[in-house]
Amino acid sequence: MPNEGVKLVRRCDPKAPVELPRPTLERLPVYHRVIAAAVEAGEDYISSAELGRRLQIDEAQVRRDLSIVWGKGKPGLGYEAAELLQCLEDVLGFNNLSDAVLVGAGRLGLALYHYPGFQTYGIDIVAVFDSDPAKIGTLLNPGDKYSSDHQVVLPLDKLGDLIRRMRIQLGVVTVPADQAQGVVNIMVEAGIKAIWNFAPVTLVVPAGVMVRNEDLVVGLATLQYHLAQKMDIKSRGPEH
Amino acid sequence: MPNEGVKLVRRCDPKAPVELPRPTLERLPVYHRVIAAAVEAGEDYISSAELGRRLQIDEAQVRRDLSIVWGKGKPGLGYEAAELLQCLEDVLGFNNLSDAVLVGAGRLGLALYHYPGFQTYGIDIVAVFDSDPAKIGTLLNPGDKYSSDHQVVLPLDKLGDLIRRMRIQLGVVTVPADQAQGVVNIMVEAGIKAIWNFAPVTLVVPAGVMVRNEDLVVGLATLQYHLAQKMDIKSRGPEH
DNA sequence: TAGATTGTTAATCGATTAACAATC
DNA sequence: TAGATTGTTAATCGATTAACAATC
Repeated sequence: MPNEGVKLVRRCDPKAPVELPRPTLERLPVYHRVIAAAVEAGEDYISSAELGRRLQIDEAQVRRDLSIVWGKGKPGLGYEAAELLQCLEDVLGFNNLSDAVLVGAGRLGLALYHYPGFQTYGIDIVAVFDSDPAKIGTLLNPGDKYSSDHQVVLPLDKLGDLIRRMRIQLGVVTVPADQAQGVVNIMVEAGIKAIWNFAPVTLVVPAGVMVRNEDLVVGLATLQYHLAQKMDIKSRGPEH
Repeated sequence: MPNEGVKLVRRCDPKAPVELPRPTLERLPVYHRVIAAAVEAGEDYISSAELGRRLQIDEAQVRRDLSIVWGKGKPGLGYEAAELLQCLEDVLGFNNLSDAVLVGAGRLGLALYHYPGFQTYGIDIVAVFDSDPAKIGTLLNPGDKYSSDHQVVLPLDKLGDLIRRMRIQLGVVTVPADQAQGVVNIMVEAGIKAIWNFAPVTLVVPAGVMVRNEDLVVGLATLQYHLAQKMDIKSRGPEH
């Protein structure tokens, strides 16, 4: 059986750079979104100028980004939309579904758990944990009578075992700030390789474990700052 | 009454730069968090080295950032923690509470609405809207029998009026992507000046209105990319 | 005073933008 | 072929880091 365990066939041929610049990486899912819409709408080709227009990104930037990951645009035509979409999905890992655990069954955690789109992006939250006895055992899909899915919130002390047993690589952290590092220690010890952190703390993890912080206060603060600036300017009168 | 409408007294004396570099602005709330904890813990002074250590930020970076907004650190001692905290709160606008509206009473919207900390950061969500008749009229604090607060989800067609009446400047958007631009149009038309957008779309707004996108897929995609990279390296064997 | 840590200048690094020859 | 749009090189811009004189 020489075909078992063979390398995944890639339906497109992305370049595999040692390291993608972070700003470029963060724009790729945005390109993906627009190109998916274009393919859906039956557009065959899309140009860097058009992508830039729809996303408010400089068109040279778009070309540079896409040439890093793909570089198969057709001069005079643009990018073949379906192929480019496929390529972005390969690069971003949307095509191989990876299991994830989520810890913290509060409102935000459950909102993420129920987010319908995540499967599209290659992640499947297979278990939800909490340390609160009042939450443990709670049904995750209560209203859904016809669902065959009777998942419940699991106790935190089962977290490590499950990660190990299922060889889970991705952990979502939606616990309060003071509990986050403890949860992350368990995750890391059990072999987690990437952490999506919604707790407002700087987590300490060993090299090789990646943390992505989604600190909502940062976004809020930038908006507040701009509002305050505007008020300031106003209150100083029009001569400024 | 010459003292009415007088300029807000600032208990610290932040510099007021024309424009703060964006990366610096985004680090300020993070400094704020750590310094708040330090003040809480009774620390009088904190150094750039200590801040950098706790936040995994280069200490020269910390000094540069703080010198842009404040620049009153004491050589040999560090920064007076309580004063610096006050300064950051002034700069970030945490001290003047501004009203906000939230549109989209789904799980994410309600999670944000209930987030306990937002008042600390100067924002108060005074109303929640939705276009779904099943949600309109729903109590926002159902479990809370003793609350004097009987707020309900309001119909979307009251949005513009309320913004105008209360002169609200900040709008939170947690509706599905295909409804976001419509909601934003109403907001902008009614005078909103800053939008905190959780819908995965590029919004079109006039100059002078600021949009902050919190596109969760971006974070997810960067994690997926790194996991995929690691797998790739592994599957290519140790000689790579 | 001696030791520590700041604010700032200069050097480095990396990302964005402009321009254009190559090419569909 | 003529027109359009790519990928890439060079120029610009801005942010990070290193180093150190000033100073608490």
